[in-house]
Amino acid sequence: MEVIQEMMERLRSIVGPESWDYCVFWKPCKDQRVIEWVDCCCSGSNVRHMNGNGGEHDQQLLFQCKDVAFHHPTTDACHLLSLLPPSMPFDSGIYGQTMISNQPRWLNFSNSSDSNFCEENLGTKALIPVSIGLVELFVSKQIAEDQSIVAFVTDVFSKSLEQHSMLNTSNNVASSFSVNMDGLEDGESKDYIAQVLDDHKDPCNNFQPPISPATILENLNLSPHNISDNHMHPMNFLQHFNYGENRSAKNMFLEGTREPMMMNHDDPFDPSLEDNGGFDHEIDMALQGQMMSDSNNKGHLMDPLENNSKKQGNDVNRSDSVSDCSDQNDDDDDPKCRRRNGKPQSKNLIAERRRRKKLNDRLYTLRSLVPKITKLDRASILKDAIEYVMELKRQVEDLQNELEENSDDEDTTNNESTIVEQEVMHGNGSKQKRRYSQGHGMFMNGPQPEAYSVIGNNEVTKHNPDVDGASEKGQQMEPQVEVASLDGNEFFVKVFREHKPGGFVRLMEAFNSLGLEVTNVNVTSFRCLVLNVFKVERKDSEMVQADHVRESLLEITRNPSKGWPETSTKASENGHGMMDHHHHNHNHHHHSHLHNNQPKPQYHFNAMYQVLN
Amino acid sequence: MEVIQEMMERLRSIVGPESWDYCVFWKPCKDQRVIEWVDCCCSGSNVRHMNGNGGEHDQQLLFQCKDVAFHHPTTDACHLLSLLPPSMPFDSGIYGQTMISNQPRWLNFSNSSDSNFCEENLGTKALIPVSIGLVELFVSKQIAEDQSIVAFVTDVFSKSLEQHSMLNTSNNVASSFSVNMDGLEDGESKDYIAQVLDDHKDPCNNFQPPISPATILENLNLSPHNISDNHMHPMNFLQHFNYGENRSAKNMFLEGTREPMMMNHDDPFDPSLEDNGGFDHEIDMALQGQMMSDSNNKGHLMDPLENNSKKQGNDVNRSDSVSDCSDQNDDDDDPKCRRRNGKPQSKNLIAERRRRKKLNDRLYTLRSLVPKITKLDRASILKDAIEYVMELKRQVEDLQNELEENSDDEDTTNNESTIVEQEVMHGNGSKQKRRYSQGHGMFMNGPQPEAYSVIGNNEVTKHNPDVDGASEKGQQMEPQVEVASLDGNEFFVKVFREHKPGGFVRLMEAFNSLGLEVTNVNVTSFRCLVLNVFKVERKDSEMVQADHVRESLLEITRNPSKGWPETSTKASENGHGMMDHHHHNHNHHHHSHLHNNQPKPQYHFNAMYQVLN
DNA sequence: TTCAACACGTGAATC
DNA sequence: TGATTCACGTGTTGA
Repeated sequence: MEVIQEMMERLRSIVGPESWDYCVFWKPCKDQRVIEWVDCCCSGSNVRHMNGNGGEHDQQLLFQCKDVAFHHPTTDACHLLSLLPPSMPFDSGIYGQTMISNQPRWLNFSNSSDSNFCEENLGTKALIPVSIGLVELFVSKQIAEDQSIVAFVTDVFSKSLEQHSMLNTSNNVASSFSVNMDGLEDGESKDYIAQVLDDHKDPCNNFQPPISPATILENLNLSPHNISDNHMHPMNFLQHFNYGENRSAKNMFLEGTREPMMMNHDDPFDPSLEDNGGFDHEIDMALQGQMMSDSNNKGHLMDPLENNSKKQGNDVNRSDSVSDCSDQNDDDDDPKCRRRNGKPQSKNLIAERRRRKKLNDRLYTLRSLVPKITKLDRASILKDAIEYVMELKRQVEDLQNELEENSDDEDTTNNESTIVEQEVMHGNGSKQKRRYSQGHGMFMNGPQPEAYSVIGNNEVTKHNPDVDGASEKGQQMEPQVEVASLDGNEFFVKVFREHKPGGFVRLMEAFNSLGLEVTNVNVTSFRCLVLNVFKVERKDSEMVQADHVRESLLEITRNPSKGWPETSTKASENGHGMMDHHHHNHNHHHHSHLHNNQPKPQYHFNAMYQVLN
Repeated sequence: MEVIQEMMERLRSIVGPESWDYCVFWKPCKDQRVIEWVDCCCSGSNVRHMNGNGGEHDQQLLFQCKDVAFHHPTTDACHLLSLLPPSMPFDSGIYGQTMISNQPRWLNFSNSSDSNFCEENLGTKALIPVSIGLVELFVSKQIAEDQSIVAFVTDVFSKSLEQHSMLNTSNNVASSFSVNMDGLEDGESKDYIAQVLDDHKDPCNNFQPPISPATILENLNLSPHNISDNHMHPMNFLQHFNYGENRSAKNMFLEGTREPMMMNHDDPFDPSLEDNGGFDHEIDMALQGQMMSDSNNKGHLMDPLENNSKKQGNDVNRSDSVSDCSDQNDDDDDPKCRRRNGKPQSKNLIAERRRRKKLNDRLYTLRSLVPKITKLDRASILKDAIEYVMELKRQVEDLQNELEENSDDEDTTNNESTIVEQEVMHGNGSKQKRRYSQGHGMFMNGPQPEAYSVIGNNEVTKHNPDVDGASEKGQQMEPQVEVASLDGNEFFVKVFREHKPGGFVRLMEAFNSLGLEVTNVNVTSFRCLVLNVFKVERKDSEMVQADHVRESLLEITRNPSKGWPETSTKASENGHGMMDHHHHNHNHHHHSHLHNNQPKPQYHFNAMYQVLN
């Protein structure tokens, strides 16, 4: 982990009193479920917009800043830092999303729009996915998007990673490449870190000086603490560069920012955008022309720089026009220079570059999705992906089986059968059966050991009806149901009944099936007698007769084996069907009765049901 | 499907009285779950080793052979054919495995070793994966591995597919490339069909005559009904070829057999085997020398054959040594001919070919795993794979959540809180957490994905309490609890709270742990706010202070991660004890605090709880 | 030195 | 016809 610390030390240059408040490096956990706080650096500066309760300074002596590597006075930044959790779920939240999308996020938390963020976070937060995790930057003021920061951060990580050759030693860390989904549709490439790491090895990038781009950035006064209050255009930095004189810096910059943050292609850099992958394509074109003139001037510099350039090539794709003429020593018949005859070959060349890039990006994206990565070469990426897909398929199947069993058990004990089985046609066409059992829970009580059997073909009957012994007392009362119509839409329903398992749930379902929403329920019990008072409301425009409601509920309470009257077949058939298709293939054997239309099957029911949790 | 029939007609040449008994083409179903019987051809011959019950001939008039295209007397082969199921599961069995592995299998069923196969299958079965399915050959005698059969079958299919250009018209069929898992570990390439199909397009394969290799095979008396009783060495066919005169046949053969069946590298063809992918490498090498001499003789033939060779190139990889000198018109500085200077370049070339092949194979294998294939190009393969992986991940997560929810709901009803969380280490090392809630937790309900962690050693705590979004509405209300003491034994308790999953249950538990019996409960909800009015009664003689009750409930509602203050052990024990006899068998990780003894722990609690069923 | 892996440019094919 | 895709051979790394 010392490489992380080193990176953090490098990143320390961008935290400070006039810069970012803190910088945190998060790492996805091995199981991909949480991301963990790994390291941080703290500015040690006072935070301006701290609208807290004013007691922070009291705690200066109480807690130690998480940034232990750098001794500094405890400030609000330290406090904010301490508020960050040690880990957070990967699947939810902006952190995980950022890591998944592999797109840097620039979050401006103002008072207006950050309802879901606590006001302590007022300010600007930059989440920058890097190859092995996520870098979080925060400053308590509003800062406009600054892609040079992104470039810097990503570059620091890629450089450090390269120098430590972590890619070859630690698969676990290297495997957590971030994900690029947005780049799938368009031909854009996002995983520039991998690209950078790849391109480092390119030998043709002859004009890269051996100093690190970060150094260049700082030398060029592009240090990230240039973040100021003026909202810089993201491409502003580009104008700082002299293309003809410092190609490496330019290439570095382009490499770092070529992946547009938030995909803002509307920069004035080049108006001739293509629909697809146009951004780097245009840069390609721009550089192409640039290189062509440069090659005339600097082609002779190739040889002396050739040795040094090996580790510094930041973006060979952008600069290989240079290498075009750089390795032209042999003859001019070389097809690379044939572009002088025209552009057909050159077009093809560029298109091929684009294609390769796209393929690489997707390959890396794919790799980023696979948790276990054995090796980093292409073949292994594919192999791991294949295995992972198989594994995932297996898991899905297992889980479906398990779920089915679970539901079956539930049905058996539940004697209550509102189960919605629905086909979900997912985006990729894989049919997926999900079963939402919605009568569950809460309402089924425990020990009813599989006392059900199928009689006839759709009748589920209970064999030992006395579960709690209440009905043995000879009560055997006739249920009483009263329905009072308050107005056209509301009813008071009183049900006085003998307690039977599942009776309450059946009542709820009956209401549901009658198009009635339960807004209030009162449950009173004495011995085995139960009084339920419901206040129900008609959900929709269908007319519901009060006596119809009463009849239905009476039938329900009288006859525990049935569902509500007119839909009893559904219920019992359900019970039967569940046991029937226990281990069948998922995608087949869909029971048609499960697709019967039942008005809004679960929403209102669940509303009340959830309240009872 | 007429292309299938055509292929089957071609394959008919290898079934017959002295050859294979039958040939069946299986096709994977679209959902990748089963493989289906598609077509067959039957030898119509009597099977020799039929050790059946002797009644087969009685059925000659009863059933029609599945091979309806060819009128023939019903024989044992027809009978065997009829015994094949119309479909079989893809995931299990040798058929699916073969299709997955994309390795031809040669199964010799003798009396000794085929315990898992019925004795009717005594004989030899060859399973040959082809691009769009699997070809099964069977003969009721022991036949040694014959790779020419494999070559023939695969070639028939690739040829027919190519001629019908199925790859471009029917994505579904073409997408069902078989899977090569075994080839993942070694650097070998198995999906030679794709390779063949690819190589067909290669223009450099100049020496391929326009006749199909199958024709060549037959002309050379290499028809697969050469299978005889003598155990031929798989390489015997090779000796029939005259390398210098009929390269195409040789190449075809090598193409078909280059992927070693069963990876038997121990043939005497070339002892200099490499560890990995050495087989085709060695063939490469062998052909290399062959081609080099040939190129001197036949280099001039290149031009006239160039047009015809495009569709006939069976293995350009093997013959491109020819093409090396075939396109040497321009200059001898061409690096392909630089191998005359030595073999470093040639080695690289071959290795590169191998690498490409491996990559392609895996790419196709990956594609074969993805159900929805948009396009057939590489980028789309990757894109589809990426989307599919994401989809699968999502599915797995959903299913797990659902399962958890299911269990939790069950728990809610069951009032027992033994949660078993176990790490399942799957095959590929991806850790998968599954939670088997078996007694079920009362205390955790609703969708709370992975929000639990063990504190201390037996306390289950919830980390992110607001999951269902109820608390995101900005309500964040402080719960209000009022306790009114009616007389010495009865209380009215009003709890106005924000709905949180499990809140109601916790309240019930709190009452229980306080020694209070709930005799009446009213639940009213509006939006995410819940009003509970309880009428509770003191169960026993212990004195309960009203403010104590209030404090406890406040704490409960305020802090959903906690149990009730001082009596958490009691209540949770209740939950456990109630279901104790129910699912006794699978409670492993009972938390120790659940086993405390408490006098009459649950009866009153259960009364109210059961009423809600 | 060898070898595997890779990016690259190129010709060809396909649409 | 122009765009796109592909296989191929090559040079160049690092191991």
